[in-house]
Amino acid sequence: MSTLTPKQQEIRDRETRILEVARRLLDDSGYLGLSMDAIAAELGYSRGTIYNHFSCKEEIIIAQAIRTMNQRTNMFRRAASTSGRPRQRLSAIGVAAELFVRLHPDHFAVEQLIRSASIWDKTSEKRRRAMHLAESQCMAIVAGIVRDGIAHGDLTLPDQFSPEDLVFCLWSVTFGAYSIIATSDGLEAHGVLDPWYAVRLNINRTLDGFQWEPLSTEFDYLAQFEQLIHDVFPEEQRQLFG
Amino acid sequence: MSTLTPKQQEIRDRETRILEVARRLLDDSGYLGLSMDAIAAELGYSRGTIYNHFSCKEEIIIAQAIRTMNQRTNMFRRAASTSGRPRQRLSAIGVAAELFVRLHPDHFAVEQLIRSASIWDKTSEKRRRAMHLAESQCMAIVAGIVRDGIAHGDLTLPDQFSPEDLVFCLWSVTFGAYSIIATSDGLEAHGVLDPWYAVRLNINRTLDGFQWEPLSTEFDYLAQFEQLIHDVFPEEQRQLFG
Amino acid sequence: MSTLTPKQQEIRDRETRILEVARRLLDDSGYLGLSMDAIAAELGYSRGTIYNHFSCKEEIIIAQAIRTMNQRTNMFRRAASTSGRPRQRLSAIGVAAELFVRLHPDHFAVEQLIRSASIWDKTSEKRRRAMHLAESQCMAIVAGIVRDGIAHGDLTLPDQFSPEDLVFCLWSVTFGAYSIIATSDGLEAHGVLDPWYAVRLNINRTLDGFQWEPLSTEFDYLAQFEQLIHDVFPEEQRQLFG
Amino acid sequence: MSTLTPKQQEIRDRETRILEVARRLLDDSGYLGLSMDAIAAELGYSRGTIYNHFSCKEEIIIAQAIRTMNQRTNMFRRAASTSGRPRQRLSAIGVAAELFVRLHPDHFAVEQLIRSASIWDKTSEKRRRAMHLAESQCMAIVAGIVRDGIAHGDLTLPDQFSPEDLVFCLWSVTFGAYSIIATSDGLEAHGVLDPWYAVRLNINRTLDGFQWEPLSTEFDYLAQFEQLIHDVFPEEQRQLFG
DNA sequence: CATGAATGAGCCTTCATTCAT
DNA sequence: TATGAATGAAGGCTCATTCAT
Repeated sequence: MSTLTPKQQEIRDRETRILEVARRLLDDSGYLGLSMDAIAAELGYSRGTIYNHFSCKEEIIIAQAIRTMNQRTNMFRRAASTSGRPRQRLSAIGVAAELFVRLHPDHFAVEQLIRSASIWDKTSEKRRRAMHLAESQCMAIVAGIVRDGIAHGDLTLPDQFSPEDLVFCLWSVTFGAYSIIATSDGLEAHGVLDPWYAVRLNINRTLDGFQWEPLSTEFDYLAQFEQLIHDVFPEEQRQLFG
Repeated sequence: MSTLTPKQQEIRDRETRILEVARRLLDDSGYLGLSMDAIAAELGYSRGTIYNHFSCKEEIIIAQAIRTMNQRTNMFRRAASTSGRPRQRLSAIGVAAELFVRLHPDHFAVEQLIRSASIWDKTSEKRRRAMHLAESQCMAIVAGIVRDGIAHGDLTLPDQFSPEDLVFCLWSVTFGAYSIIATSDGLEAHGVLDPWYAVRLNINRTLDGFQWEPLSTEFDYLAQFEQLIHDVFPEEQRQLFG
Repeated sequence: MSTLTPKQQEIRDRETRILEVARRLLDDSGYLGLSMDAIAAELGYSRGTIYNHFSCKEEIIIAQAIRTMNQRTNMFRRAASTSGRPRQRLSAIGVAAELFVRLHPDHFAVEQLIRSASIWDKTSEKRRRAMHLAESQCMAIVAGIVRDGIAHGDLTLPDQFSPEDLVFCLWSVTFGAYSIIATSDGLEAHGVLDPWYAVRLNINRTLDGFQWEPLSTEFDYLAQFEQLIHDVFPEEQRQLFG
Repeated sequence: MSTLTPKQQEIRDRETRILEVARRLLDDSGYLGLSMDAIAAELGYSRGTIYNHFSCKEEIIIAQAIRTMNQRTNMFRRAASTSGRPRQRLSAIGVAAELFVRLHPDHFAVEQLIRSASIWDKTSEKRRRAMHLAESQCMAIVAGIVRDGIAHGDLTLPDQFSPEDLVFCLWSVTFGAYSIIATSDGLEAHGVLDPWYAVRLNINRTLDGFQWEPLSTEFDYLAQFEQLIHDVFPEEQRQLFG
């Protein structure tokens, strides 16, 4: 049932290629560097052909964002399926999150852009739902691990504080850190030694603050961090660090 | 001596008004909604008049960002000058940070924008220095409180972790949280109960994780939070919550 | 093999039409009267269409100048291929030169314009080479005739004076005369009877001064002049004198 | 009667200064570099003040052109008042002409510009007459020398060829040569050895062609040329050759 | 379907000129 | 008279989108 005619396959392939080029252009030269012309030229297609796949520029941008979000979900899924106690698996998610923001520096700038009325309004309802779904899946994975931690008796959350609240906070610090790194040239000049290391350490102390066991005094999460990059995300590591 | 002629005063006033309008346009419709035409029309002035104040569009954007950053610094300064033990004063900074990001939802989108080469390059060196300074001042205030905590014996930082590293992490979570809130409509639908509350609680647990005394089990920072909004930032509270 | 599709032909045609309109606008109202808007409006095309042919205003101006220079070269070539002794063929070139400057009154104003840095710098290297080539070809034709004269024993040049030096002088007087005619309305009021006739006579006396045989006392170059206009440049004559 | 109040003197001085600045701007950066703003800034006056002297930009340009033309007339007058036989005095005029075009490379580009409808039409009748007069005076001086030559029996002009016709031709070659030099970078590349020398030699041969005595075989005009630069136009020589 | 020429709204910027102070 | 802020027409150019071939 899911077999595609060669023609349909070709169309789907091209769509993928369009989104990949769109992402590269966004990463390289920001939103202003993304033009239909540039996409078409890069792919060797004509402007009109692009419009046969996407009805307007905004649709491309959003489809690309969704694609990127799904990649993030995949990374999170891989991290979640590692073995170990829940907090150790959460740490693996931290690895995934860090790698993701480093691989897609402008992803959130694009997400912010998308929400601005002028773009969001041009989008189809279908696309908007797809985006919401992509977000949910990702959060559900992490929240599942938090719930595992509670179920194992490793963690007790405060009142008025859901597993999703914790996920949100962890995600916030990771994303926020990257955004600041991306926008403030010369964090070192401000006295920050190694922002990436700082965030990792900070997250561990946070989880310690929540009394999630094993505490960082009992298990060396930072050492595990390096190991996971290597073991679970070899491809991403290669892309980032050569 | 520093008295201005009425004319000069009017000019200075207009400069402020231009930046305010620029901010509103940026907030409303993003970078693409900010055009010299729109600013002029909004203010009832002609295009040329705007150019008598700012030599190009980019200068306006950056001047506006600096203005906003200085407002942040002022809020931080007010927070830092409250009484209490260092961690309590840091908590006041947290109040300032939260209020700031809520008051200026698009500020960081603008900051990200500014760093893109195409804009940054059109700016005068003077403006660039002003921006760097604005950032430094803000961070210095917070780092000062961290150092106070260390000096009081309330806090000991891990090796390889500077006061600025801590400031950076706290700032990351605050900024990141807001960015996510701004881009994900319907966090509640994802299961996040109250993101703002979650961040506050999260920060407290983080500082507990660093063993910064008094711990949140010894002092009710969340109650203090509400109090500070009311006492130190009445004006901002009014703007935000009516 | 070199056949063009109708579409391509149309495009090429339009390119020609753009340059023609550009020339008319330059003639009518000078450089300041030449605007992309005006060209588009005149042709009934949109701004964007013009930019599909020429990447900027300057390219149009230069392309137009090259086109005109090539017309000059063609006229010179036709003149050079007349029969007769070298000085008689040079006289034919004089005819061509006079007709050319009368047909293209503002050509040199445009050339002067082009050299001003602000325009020259925006041009592609390719275009610049094309222009240099167009100049060279023209001068080479005339210098060839001078060399023929020397080879025939009709002419001996002074020391330190190349065939090109002579070409340069002849060209100077022709071009200079036209420029003055164009800028001084009412030369007659100053006592100049017929500037065109004066230049022709002057050139003949100059060549007499160089002892280029047959001298103007031996051959009636001025009578030949009228004849050549009629015989070699009937089309140009029609354009100029109806 | 011609005494001016100090106030009037000041006004006249300023007008002169405005025209001088206008000329420098024209020479330096062409017509497009001449803006009311630039003039005002250069002089330290305000825009409005400039308008108290000249009703529009075009009036400045034309007034400047007239001023330059009068300088030419002065140079010609000095040349004409040297001693010697008429052709020798004409040679002195040639010196003046060459020095003038070298001192004011863009003068004729400006003159051509002025004639274009868009500028000429904005000019007062008075100004137009002043311009015509300036031209006449200059030509009259040279024509006077030609008439002297005829009166001395040194020269006989052909039929249908007035003294003014000769003046016109001589002026044409001088001006034309300079224009070409100014517009064709790399005349040497085209094979022209020394355009200035070529023109001088060319003019002598032309006058020989007219049998104006003493012929260049009888008197070394080129040697006299160098002498005259030094003796009659020391100031101009200094400006040009340092 | 693919193409790419054509469109035209819209942007940033310049600058001659005016006029209130 | 001098000033210089304000004006607004005009220009060059970009780019998403359409549509005839």
